[in-house]
Amino acid sequence: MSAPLSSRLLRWFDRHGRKDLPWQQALDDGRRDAYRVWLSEVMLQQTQVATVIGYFQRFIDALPTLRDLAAADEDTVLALWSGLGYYRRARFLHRTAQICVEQHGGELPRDFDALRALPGIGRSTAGAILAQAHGLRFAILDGNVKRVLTRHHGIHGHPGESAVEKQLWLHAETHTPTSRVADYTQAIMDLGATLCMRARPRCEDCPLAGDCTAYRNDLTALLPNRKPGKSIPSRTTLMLILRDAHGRVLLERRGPQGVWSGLWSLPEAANPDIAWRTAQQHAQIDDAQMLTPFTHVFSHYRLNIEPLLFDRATAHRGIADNPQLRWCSSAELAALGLPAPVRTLLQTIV
DNA sequence: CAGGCGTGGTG
DNA sequence: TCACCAAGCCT
Repeated sequence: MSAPLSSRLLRWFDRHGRKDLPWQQALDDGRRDAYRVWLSEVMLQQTQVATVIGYFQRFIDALPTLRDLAAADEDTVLALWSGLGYYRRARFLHRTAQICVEQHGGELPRDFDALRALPGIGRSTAGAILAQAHGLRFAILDGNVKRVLTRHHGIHGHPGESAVEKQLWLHAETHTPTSRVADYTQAIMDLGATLCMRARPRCEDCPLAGDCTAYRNDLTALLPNRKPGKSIPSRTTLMLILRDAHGRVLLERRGPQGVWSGLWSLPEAANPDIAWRTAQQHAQIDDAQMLTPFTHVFSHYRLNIEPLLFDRATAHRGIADNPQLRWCSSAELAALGLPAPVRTLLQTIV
């Protein structure tokens, strides 16, 4: 009979785990700043470590405490998030910080249910915060853990299925030890990220290979089962670049629903007629130039973007009255949250 | 509960 | 080039 999974994992973690990630920095009492843990956990939702590190550093430099975040304006928060994607995370983060200031004395609650009730904090993120920051025994179940446990226990059916997920949570709870919970939580994620990867897992180096169902039955390539693929639709939009004589560009803030919610983007139109009409509402224009179209892919559809440049536009008076519209110099763009392809597009036309 | 919600890397 | 993937949560 081999040692418990958690013991083997922790022994492996002591030698090979990642202990110098920017959000792992310990406080004087050996624990971690819950604000940093929370921020990192939210950034890491559906996002890999390598992508997050730079964003995390910049965010912490700009807003070092939860109270700083709560007091910041939304543009600042979205600018710091710009390029990370899933922007609802940033808006929830901001709102949660404000709730913590108003209702929890400026700190994240240490109670699981209270934590979970906050916007953007689900079961796994709540568990991660309590385990990592306070050493409390709560399980997590992110993509890494799902992959490790699916293989270890030989669980078929894709992990999105509720029955499978239920089973995985049960295993996750069972394996979570009563001591060194923070390290264990980090260890199982590290194992998933560095050894038990989706493609070509390094089973020969894995401390859990001895009783891994997938390894023993040569099923690592099949587990976890893939989601049945679905083809995604295509959409097309015209993006209007109105540029004045000073090189400033007209931006429009997107609404609270849908993709890129709350971000500053370009005015859009479904066809050239509407594009012209829209452009004329905002400025006096003479000609339009079609720029090279390109495609931006989301998780659920692909967007064909056809940029239309209205150069030497002259803004109508009164535009400044609309808070959802603004003419921006290229320098000002840095302080705003822009969708990644829009930022790229605007940089290419300088 | 299925689908909305980003982006960059990879084979 | 393109389909798939990577530390989920909300409605």
